[in-house]
Amino acid sequence: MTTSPRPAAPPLTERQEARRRRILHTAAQLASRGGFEAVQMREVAELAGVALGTLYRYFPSKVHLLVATMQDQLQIFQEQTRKHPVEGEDPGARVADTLMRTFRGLQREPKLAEAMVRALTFADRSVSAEVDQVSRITGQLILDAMGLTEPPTREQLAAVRVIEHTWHSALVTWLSGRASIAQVRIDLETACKLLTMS
Amino acid sequence: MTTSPRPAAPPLTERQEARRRRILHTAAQLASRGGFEAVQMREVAELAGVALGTLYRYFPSKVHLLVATMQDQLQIFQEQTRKHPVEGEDPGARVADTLMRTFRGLQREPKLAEAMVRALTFADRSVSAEVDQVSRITGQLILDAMGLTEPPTREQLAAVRVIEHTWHSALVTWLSGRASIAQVRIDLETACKLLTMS
DNA sequence: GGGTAATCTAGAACACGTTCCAGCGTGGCG
DNA sequence: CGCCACGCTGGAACGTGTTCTAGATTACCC
Repeated sequence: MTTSPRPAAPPLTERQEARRRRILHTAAQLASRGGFEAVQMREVAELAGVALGTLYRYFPSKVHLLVATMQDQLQIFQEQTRKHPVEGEDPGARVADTLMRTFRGLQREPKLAEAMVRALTFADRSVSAEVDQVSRITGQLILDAMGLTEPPTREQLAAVRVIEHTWHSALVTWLSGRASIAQVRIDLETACKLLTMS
Repeated sequence: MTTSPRPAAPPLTERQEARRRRILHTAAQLASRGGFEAVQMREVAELAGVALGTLYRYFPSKVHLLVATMQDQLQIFQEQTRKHPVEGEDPGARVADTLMRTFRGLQREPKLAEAMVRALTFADRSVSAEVDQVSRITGQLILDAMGLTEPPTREQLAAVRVIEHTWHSALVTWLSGRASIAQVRIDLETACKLLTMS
């Protein structure tokens, strides 16, 4: 385990960091315009000004690239939410509101959201570490919104998991046009009831 | 709306019905052996004894094909469950047990499950009708397990939705190796608490 | 049974994700 | 300064999902 498949990210030079950002930015831009299928590896490479091989050195697949994009976006949401937490008495309501706010953030760029979420759910085991990272950020977002003063109980953690499942699946359902935003809100609120009951 | 994109399925001849079954059977067989990526359209066509163009006439994409396979499998589970419903007093526990039984059914062919679920979550809007059908069967499975004597209340329906989200997302999480079966059970049981609380 | 429209077949062709390779540039070390 | 290791480049090449076409077969109606 000391030599894991992800060998503790050798530190990137400045130029490399810049390349990585350029690639991520390009991917997000293409995704915003045309969704998952519009993110074409050749085009990402060209617009980001790197060779195709280099793109694949940084992100070993299209799915890796888009999951990394999701990480990026989620982290931005998380920072914003930490700066401006939602108000309210009830923890369940705060969680639901926080997730709905994030949801509306994704809604602003629906094609981008589609691309990222498709990648996330299509990811196979080779991407599980990155997907897990996304899951961890989401869970933290929820825990932050709960505003706990002491470590969460076992029941609370269980509820958080179900809320996360609901969030994720509701997102997919909305993106495929099978549920309205109102319905997503209801689903999230329903799941959040688990918090006030445990 | 009278001439919808799916024009009320023109009745298939016997030969056509047989072809369809051969295709579905072949797809399931290949998926069982090697999962999503092992279901290759050329190979499905060849093994099922139809031309590639014909395969695409029956199922307009690989995702359509695998979602149809999922419909097939789910219906089989549903019939089995109706013949042998789970025992128990508590509706929530019955639902959780029923879903876990279905889960174990999928576990018996993990590669097949992977293929079907990947297709399901990767599906875009062009497959939403078929995905919706899968969702309807799953919801019915849950409602059956609840063993209602009168129509479900609004709260119960909301709970069913969250349970369905949880089921679906937990399945994805398990398939990508990020959650154990025990964890899936806990998540389902947590979600099912919503039933006994509404 | 004949005619016709729909369906099926074989196979080429195309698109895009992914892999691979040969050569160039660059940064660090003797 | 020369050299080496490594990353980057441009581009070819491959695999698989998907589309298309020309001709054979089938189903159905008179």
